Amino acid sequence: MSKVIIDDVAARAGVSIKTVSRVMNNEPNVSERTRDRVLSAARELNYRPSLSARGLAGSRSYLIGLLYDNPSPAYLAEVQAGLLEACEASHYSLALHPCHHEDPGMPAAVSAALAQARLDGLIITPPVCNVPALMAAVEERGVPYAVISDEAGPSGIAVTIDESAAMRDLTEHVIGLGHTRIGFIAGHPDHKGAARRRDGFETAMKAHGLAIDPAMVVQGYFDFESGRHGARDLLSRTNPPSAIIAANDDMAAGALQVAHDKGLHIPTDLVIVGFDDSPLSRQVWPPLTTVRQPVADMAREAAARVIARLTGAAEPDNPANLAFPHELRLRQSSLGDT
Amino acid sequence: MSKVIIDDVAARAGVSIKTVSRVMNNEPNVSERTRDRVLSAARELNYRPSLSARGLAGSRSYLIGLLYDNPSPAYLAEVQAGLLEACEASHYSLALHPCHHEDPGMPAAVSAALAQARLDGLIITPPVCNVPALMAAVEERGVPYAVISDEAGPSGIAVTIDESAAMRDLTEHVIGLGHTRIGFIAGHPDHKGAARRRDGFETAMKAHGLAIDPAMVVQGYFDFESGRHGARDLLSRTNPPSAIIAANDDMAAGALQVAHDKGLHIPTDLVIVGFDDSPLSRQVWPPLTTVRQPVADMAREAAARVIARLTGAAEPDNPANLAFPHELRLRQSSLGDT
DNA sequence: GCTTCGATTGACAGCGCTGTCAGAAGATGG
DNA sequence: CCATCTTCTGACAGCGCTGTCAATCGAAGC
Repeated sequence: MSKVIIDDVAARAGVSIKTVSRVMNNEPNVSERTRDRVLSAARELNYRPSLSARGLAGSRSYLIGLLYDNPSPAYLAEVQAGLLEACEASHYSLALHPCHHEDPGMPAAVSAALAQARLDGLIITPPVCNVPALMAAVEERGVPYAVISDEAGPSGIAVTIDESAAMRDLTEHVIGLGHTRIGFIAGHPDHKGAARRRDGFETAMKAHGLAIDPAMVVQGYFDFESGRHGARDLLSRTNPPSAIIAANDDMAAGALQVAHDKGLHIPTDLVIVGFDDSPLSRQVWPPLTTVRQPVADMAREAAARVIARLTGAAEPDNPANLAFPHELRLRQSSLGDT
Repeated sequence: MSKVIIDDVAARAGVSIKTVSRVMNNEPNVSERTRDRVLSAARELNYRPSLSARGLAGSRSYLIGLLYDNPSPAYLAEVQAGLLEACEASHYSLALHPCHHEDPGMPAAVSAALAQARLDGLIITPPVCNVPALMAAVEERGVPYAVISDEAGPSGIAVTIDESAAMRDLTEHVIGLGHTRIGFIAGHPDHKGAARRRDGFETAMKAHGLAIDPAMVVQGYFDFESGRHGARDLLSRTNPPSAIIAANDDMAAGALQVAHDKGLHIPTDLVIVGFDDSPLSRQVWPPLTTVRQPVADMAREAAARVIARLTGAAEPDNPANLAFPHELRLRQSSLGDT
């Protein structure tokens, strides 16, 4: 039981190893009876094909790479969970490739790693997928890939939510509460999603006839600390906002902390809302109104699509760009106790 | 540049492929001159040995597996970061293996996966490393492994902090603040660490002549929601505590939320402290006093030790069980504004 | 009944690398 | 200078699997 190889299965099923191989790879032209015999032999022996041998002999490595640059742990965990689900379903494995998106040598390094590990596919999260040089390198290598973003290269798959629309909805919720002076803490300038969210905010403001005061928009970097800075800036203005929209939950939590320090009561003195529906948004006090994006689902779908492309499965009708629904999560940071 | 194999390097360096192999594996008995020639040839060609071929030909797969059961995202991310550092330094890769520690079939499944992927080593986090059947299976397979816990099997490596001492320190800090009626929200009963922390709490209480009122100790499960439940229970007692110690930060954050809902001011009405120094502990309000354990360092060391064992490097003198230092992080949830 | 063709199966040659072992090249000593 | 080690290097045989291609089988067609 410790080291079952294909020959054992072949012997037990009374067929050649090639036939076992066919069955294990779901190849056509195997009679139903043979297939069953092989499958039960494999099951009884608890046989699992060796990934190394498969990788070496075939062209495939059965490895999907995840390219990321220290996003928030919660986001990373959710992405991984989604990817792993899809991978396990198809007997693929996931290889982690953290990297630094600002490092100019990164695309080359990734390219080399791709060659070494013979990764079959790649999943790329923001902000890495917003680095043109990297995307060019990936395209050039011809590896099937998906980005968790709204724009892939010509051969890529993109899964995303409509971040602009989501932020528009969120902003309209705040506007609907009666606020007119609304502060905005923008996301990391290297993330395309951050720009989309900002667009959504501005669109909603304009649609409701509200001017966008430049003093009410501050630069953030998607991390907690930048949320604190942003909120301190906004609240120290001569005419501070009555509501703050942060481009993600971490920054909103930072804003919340600053507000508490200043003795402001949320949401009566100040409304604060975030974006992402991260665990943090539920764990701070008061819980943050935010927008949920189904990250795990998106990741699962991204991996599934890439794997489908790999296995030559028929491409679904849907376009390569597919959008997932977002959902407003109204909580006490905008609504008060209920 | 896309597919450099060992023969190319051998040709360029004017040696046999075996010699290239020796150099790539840092084997002894290669002259300095030859080694240099091979190394520069490899560098110029941007050669990376194929993992599949290495895995197939040699006994090694250059893969370290991480066995975990949905711990908090922050913990997972930190562990992964530490492991990846060690792996990259030695050209190993990390394979993720989430599992369910209560699933009776899990040990067998892991054993099978071990055989399939030919994992060279294993890193196991709590609570998976507290499942005897699993640990028995791992021991039986003879794979070098490390647990991030204080107790490994005969052949394993254990890296940990002294959780009991850490909780003792934390408890003494709270006692030192003048509290005598202290509530405790215990951790998940399947985690050995949870028991250690509880021991530490009780030891400190006894050492200071404080009785442990059973009504002041509630069961938690290390998650936010159980922290809420626990705190609600504790605070609804006829004689509620003036301080709550949670066995981790997530639960402390839950307790904090309940306290806020009840209108209690932290820390004047109630002191709340956590454990782990997770990002969350800094992001709630007020920030939580907690205990830092250097998870990333521990993980890195765990992986480094396992890899050292794999490469036959001399075992360091230190025992297989090695303890890292912990550190009290005093913040406003116990100290108030300063 | 015998040919024909598609469906099914197997023999065989690697994939790129490492382990083994024998051979070549230096180093050492008398 | 030659014998004796030691150090270094290379030839060769797989590792477990898949791709190719040829062989076999069975059913349909004449």
